[in-house]
Amino acid sequence: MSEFHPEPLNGLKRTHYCGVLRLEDAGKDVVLMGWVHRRRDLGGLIFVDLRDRSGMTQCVFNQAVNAEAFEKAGLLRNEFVIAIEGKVAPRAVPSTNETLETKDIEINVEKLHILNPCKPLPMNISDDQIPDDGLRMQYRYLDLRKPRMVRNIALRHKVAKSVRDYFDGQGFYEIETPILVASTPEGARDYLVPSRVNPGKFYALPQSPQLYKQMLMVSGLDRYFQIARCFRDEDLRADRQPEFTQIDVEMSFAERDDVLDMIEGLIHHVFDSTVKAELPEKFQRMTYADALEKYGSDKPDLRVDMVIQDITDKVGKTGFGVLDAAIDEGKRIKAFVVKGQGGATRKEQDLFKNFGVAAKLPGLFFIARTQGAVKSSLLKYLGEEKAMEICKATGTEEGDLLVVAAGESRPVSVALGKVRLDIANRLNLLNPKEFRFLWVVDFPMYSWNEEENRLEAEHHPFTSPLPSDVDKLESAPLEVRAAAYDLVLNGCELASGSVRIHQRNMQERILRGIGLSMEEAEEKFGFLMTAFGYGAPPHAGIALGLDRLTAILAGESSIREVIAFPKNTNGVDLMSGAPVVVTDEQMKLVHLKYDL
RNA sequence: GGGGGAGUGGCCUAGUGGUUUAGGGCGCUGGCCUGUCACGCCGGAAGUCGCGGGUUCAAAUCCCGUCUCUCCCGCCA
Repeated sequence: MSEFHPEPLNGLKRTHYCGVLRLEDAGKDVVLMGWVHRRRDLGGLIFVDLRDRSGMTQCVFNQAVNAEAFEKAGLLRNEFVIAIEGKVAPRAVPSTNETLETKDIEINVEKLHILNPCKPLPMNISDDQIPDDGLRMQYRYLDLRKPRMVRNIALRHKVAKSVRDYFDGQGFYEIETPILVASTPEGARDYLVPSRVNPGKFYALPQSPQLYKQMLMVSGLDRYFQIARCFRDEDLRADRQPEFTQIDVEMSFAERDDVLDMIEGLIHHVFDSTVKAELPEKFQRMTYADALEKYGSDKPDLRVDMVIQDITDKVGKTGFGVLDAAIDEGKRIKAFVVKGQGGATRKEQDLFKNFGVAAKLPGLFFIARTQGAVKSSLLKYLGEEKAMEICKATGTEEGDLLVVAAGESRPVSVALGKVRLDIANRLNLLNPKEFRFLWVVDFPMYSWNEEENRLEAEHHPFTSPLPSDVDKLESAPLEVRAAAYDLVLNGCELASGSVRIHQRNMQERILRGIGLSMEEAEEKFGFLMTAFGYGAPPHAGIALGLDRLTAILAGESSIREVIAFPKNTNGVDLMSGAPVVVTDEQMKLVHLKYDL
């Protein structure tokens, strides 16, 4: 590499990005700067695909036309950083690369500047190979050069920009909240930050700006949003990072539907400025209870129909032990229709059965409607007539397959919900280009925590119960519904929010409900309740996962593909090595000792 | 904390009925080539198969352990 004497820019100015030149630019003198994506050396003629974040342009070095530039071009290798001066020309020979946006032109290079050479790379940039994730993370700056990653990062920018534009237009203020906050007892594990000037005391990194944004409502700032980094010290997944980004929103003098309307507008705005998919004006709404009953999930994927139906009464007594037991013991028999699978082979049915086994169903049965006939292992118990009645009642038409299972009502729905998705996946029914939004509303207020033997807030303890259920808060807390709502997209939880509590006595009741003593409630959330005493407006809000939203828009299955510098499954940044051991001196400064 | 998958020159991989000079592509390198666009052609260097141990006449291949990456369950108000 020592034979190269990289040239300084020396006042040279770029005139265009590489991906923007078109036929109408022919004849222009241009200066392009970027990376050598590929070079094709034909002997007396060298082609270089010059790449920057915008795309690529073919640069031509012709020995007969410009010997000096040609000689220099012979030195070029992958990922050299160069600047070229030249003239845009229509392609002398039509490009065979139809996907290249600049395919109609090329640059006849008059002068080549080698700004920086490049050593042989630890991964290839210019092909479709996907290296091991560890290697991609270690050399993330190289990974990010790939057109796919540039696209994803640019898309993320567009989404964020469109979010800001939208909320600005709706009168929201973007307000930053602290990163160094107080640790809270509820929820995920906090990342802790020791304080040098407060020996023995710690900040926590926020799991969400929840309390601060509520305080902003008490302040009268009325409408707040923030693209906020949040931190949770929990185990990772493909769609979970220790730090992630939320679009955090709060509105004063607002009820549930005000928030839903506002977010529907946001989603339309974001989609219009990115993927241009057609979305319904209003998103479908479904109660939590319905979602679980009909889809076996609180985040149903509505890209496939296959609604779970209760057929207990239609089946009745059959003499078949498994099904009769369901009726005798007050359990339920449920089923859903798979269109066009009446002719599924035995092998295929066995595969579906395995989905049932994986979902821990004791048994999964099929009723298949073929031409004029009904086929089922249940036929000897049901009889053909009743089987046909069940088919008609469930909408199982000729050529369809009815999938049947029995058990406790909620668990059998949940299990069938899993089978439903497995079958849909197996049959390739989930179109990644289709966007099915759904609001799930009326979540339960509490759920029972077996380990700690107490109630815990299903959403969070600042969520308001539905006014109609308030009188059951103490007598039947598990029946109380909350004014909480989720936005679900294709079976993925995209946003979660609620109408908040804004009155001190209600906040006390809920905190007591989750097992906090008055002292603990006062210690942890006293400032909140104090604030509620000084004229807190009714308010409601929501938070959307920016990483997930962007990943879905980009068609990526992992949020790591839309985060510039993500961490691996152990929470390690393989590029910088974080987290790292610190010196004893640093430990002493923050008054800490190891106990490993 | 638990379960599954993977680890072969710098990169992507073939090869696990046990014995191969461990094969190919990209990249690197020497040479030829004036219209390529995943350019082509001829030649070359580079791997002992994540690491450690075991079984065997013989291990990339089988067994045990371990490390790393990854997916899932738990967990994620």
